[in-house]
Amino acid sequence: MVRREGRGGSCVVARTARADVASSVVRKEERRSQVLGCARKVFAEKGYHAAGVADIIREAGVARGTFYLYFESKRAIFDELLDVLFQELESKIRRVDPTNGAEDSARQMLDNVGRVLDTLLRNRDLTRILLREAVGLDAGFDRKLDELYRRLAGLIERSLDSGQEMGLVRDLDRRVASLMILGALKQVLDHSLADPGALPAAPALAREFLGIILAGVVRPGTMMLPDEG
Amino acid sequence: MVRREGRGGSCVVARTARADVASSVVRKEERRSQVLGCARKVFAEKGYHAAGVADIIREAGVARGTFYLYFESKRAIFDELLDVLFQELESKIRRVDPTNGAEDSARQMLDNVGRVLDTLLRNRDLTRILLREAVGLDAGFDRKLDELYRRLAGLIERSLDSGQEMGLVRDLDRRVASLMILGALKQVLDHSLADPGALPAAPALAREFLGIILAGVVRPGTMMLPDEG
Amino acid sequence: MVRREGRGGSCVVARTARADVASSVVRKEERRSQVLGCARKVFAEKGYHAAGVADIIREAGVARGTFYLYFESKRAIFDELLDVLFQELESKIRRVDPTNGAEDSARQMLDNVGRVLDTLLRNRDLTRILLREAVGLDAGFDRKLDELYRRLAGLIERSLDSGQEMGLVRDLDRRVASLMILGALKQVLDHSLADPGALPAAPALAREFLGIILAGVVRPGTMMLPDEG
Amino acid sequence: MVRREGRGGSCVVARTARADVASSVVRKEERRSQVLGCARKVFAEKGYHAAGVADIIREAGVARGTFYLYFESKRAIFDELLDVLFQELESKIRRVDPTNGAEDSARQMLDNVGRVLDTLLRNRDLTRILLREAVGLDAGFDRKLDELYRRLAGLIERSLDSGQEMGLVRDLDRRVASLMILGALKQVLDHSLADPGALPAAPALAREFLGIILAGVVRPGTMMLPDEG
DNA sequence: AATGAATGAGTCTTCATTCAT
DNA sequence: AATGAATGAAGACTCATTCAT
Repeated sequence: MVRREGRGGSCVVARTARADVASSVVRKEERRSQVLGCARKVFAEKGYHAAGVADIIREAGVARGTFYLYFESKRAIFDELLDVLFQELESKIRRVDPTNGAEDSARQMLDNVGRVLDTLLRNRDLTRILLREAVGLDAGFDRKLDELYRRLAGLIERSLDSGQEMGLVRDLDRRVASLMILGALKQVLDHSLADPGALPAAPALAREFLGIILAGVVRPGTMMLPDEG
Repeated sequence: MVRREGRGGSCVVARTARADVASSVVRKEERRSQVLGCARKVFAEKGYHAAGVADIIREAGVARGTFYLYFESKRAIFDELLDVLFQELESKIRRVDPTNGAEDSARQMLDNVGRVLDTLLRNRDLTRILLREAVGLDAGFDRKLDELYRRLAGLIERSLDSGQEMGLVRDLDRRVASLMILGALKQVLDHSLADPGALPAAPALAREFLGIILAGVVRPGTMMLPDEG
Repeated sequence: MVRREGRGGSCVVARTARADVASSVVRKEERRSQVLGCARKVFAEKGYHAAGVADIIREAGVARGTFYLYFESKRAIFDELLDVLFQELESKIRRVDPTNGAEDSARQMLDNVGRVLDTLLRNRDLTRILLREAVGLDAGFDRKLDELYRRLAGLIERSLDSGQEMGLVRDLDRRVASLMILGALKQVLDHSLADPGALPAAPALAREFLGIILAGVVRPGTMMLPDEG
Repeated sequence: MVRREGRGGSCVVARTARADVASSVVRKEERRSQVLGCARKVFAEKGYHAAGVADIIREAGVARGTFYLYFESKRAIFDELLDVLFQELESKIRRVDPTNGAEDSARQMLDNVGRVLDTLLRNRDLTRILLREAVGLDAGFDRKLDELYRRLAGLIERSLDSGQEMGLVRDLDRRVASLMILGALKQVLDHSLADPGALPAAPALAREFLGIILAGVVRPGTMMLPDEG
């Protein structure tokens, strides 16, 4: 068998010749995550449906059978990939602790938003898969993605809750507000996928974003909603 | 000819007996839009990939050949469907005219948001296709959807521009703000797909939404972003 | 109904408004042969399989149903077309009457060959259908075509027979010779399809052709076949 | 895996049990040519259009996917098949070297004609595909076939050229003559497809054929073409 | 642990033919 | 006589998955 080097080197791992048992366990995990990494790249590039198992194994430089040695199915590897990406994303978020006052809270939020934006803007694969390729695949994946967004919105909502308790947050529907914040973030990121460079870089963008979330778009005192009815 | 009644009656049209030539033209258009309507339902239910031409024709109660009499391909009918949905959506939006003062502008915006929310909350097929099933299909569809969102964000951005000229809108990055508003709206709608009833009904939701967009989430004067670092 | 003028005018007949019964018979035949003529053109251009009934009716400017009013099927119209072409071809051939001596026989043959070449070189549709498009379609058509060539070869063979009786023709296998003559003719014609202008015009070509048939290619007395082994 | 024995045993290859890597390469080539061989048989029997991929894989006893593992499409396998057949045919032909005199040239020609006739009369699949099934399929295949016949006629023409230089061949249009010889050969072969046994066996047929080519059909001195006019 | 040839269910698309008007 | 919308059988091709080696 001739080893065809995958063109996209980043996913191909060197083949060592050692065969001792201890390392074989390690190697197994390595191989797994290598293939997973290749799948990530491939899914980001072509989308779930357009990407074939053939693409993944070509990228990884392994045989078809090997793929199924590590993953049950194409669906399973994508599922697992989502888990990894979810974790990668959620690891960037800290609960906001409002007990140290408004200024500190603002700083924490800015850090959060900045970190998330930075991560996602740097890592287009992750962003693309979360925002595009994993959307609308089927009921199962949809539920999973819904779950993620529910968790994220929940985090935001709880921050709003504490903020309200501290007297920082206005009286509003925190559920709606948290969804709006989440959606605003997603759209900003999504836009940068289609048109990279159209928006400011992460830190400035985070400030801008947070400023609008906190204070809205109108000059204070200039505009009010008409009375209900 | 035996007419096999499609089980999903909503898409099946009655056969009239008129034979004048003029009506044949009408009939052709009717049949076209009937099939298009069935496709809309099917795509919303199963998504682009999972939906087969077989599903559409079963739903419509027509033969395979009939489908291809009216549409070039599965892709083509989906493409056309998107056009229809885009129009349906954009027809609900009016440019905000700020020349009649702040209160009137707020009213116009509220109407816009209310109308859009109402339309989309009532019409789950439309919403689901736009927000889920048309996402991440391939480069062509992605571009098309991007285009839609670009137009919508553009509308919002221009409203912000005029608002700023009138002194109503703060000094902020209108591009970012418009994307955020669009994204906030999408997320609110998307949430209602997964969990209908979780959010207030259209009018109340529109007020809440717009209130947050306009004034942000914090109590005025309580919180400021830290100085840039 | 709007009459879409077929682009290729040659096949479209004018629509008169008279409706008297007597002429309707005439018109029916006219319509028939018009459609047949269009089919001839279409089959020559695209071949039997690539040509669709759609092509023929477009060319003829009639509706689908009308086609089936005059012809049982696509196969049937092609079948009938072959009959017409066979007749067209065979009408150009006269039995050679050898009783008036060698010179007259040669003249008759030259006339025959010249007439056939002239007809076929002028009428590329006919040639193309006979030599290419009708070949290898299925057992039925094959048999029909075989039959034609058998008849043509038979004509030649009988001419050789009489020629031999008159002492003009050498002692040879007339069956083989007649096939060879037929095949030689076909190939010359076929070549002119792919590369028109490559060969001399009909009269000169006929002389050349017949010269080679009659006298072979070698200078008399220079070459003999080795004894049988 | 259950091996469904194809009914037409001639195309089905045995499964060996060897597992060394080298043999896998061999096996792949074997399988390829096995399928190609079955396709040859099937195309000869049913013709290009009537033959389905289903027929080929049934004959070969492989699954649909296997077919597409080795060949891009039905068209592609036929195309490749033509290449093989062309080679098979052309390999039987040697340039005639006229430098050793008339007798030797005649012997060479006789050998050529004999070999070609023998090959093609023995191998009805080859003959049928070349003369019937590959004819008039579409522009691409037509060009390919034209190319073959152009090459063959070219070979004959060059032989006539040398023959003429040696003073053996009469003054005639060698282009026309070469086409005639080629066509004569094709017709003789084609006739044997429809009516096997109607003609003498290869060696005798070759003598007869060549005799007529060389010396024509009339007794020397008995018949002349009339003067031009 | 790895390989890659083989599988076959599934899907789109075409087009000759029919028949209600 | 004419129309053309509707039909549906037929056929090419894909690709996730399996399993013998």
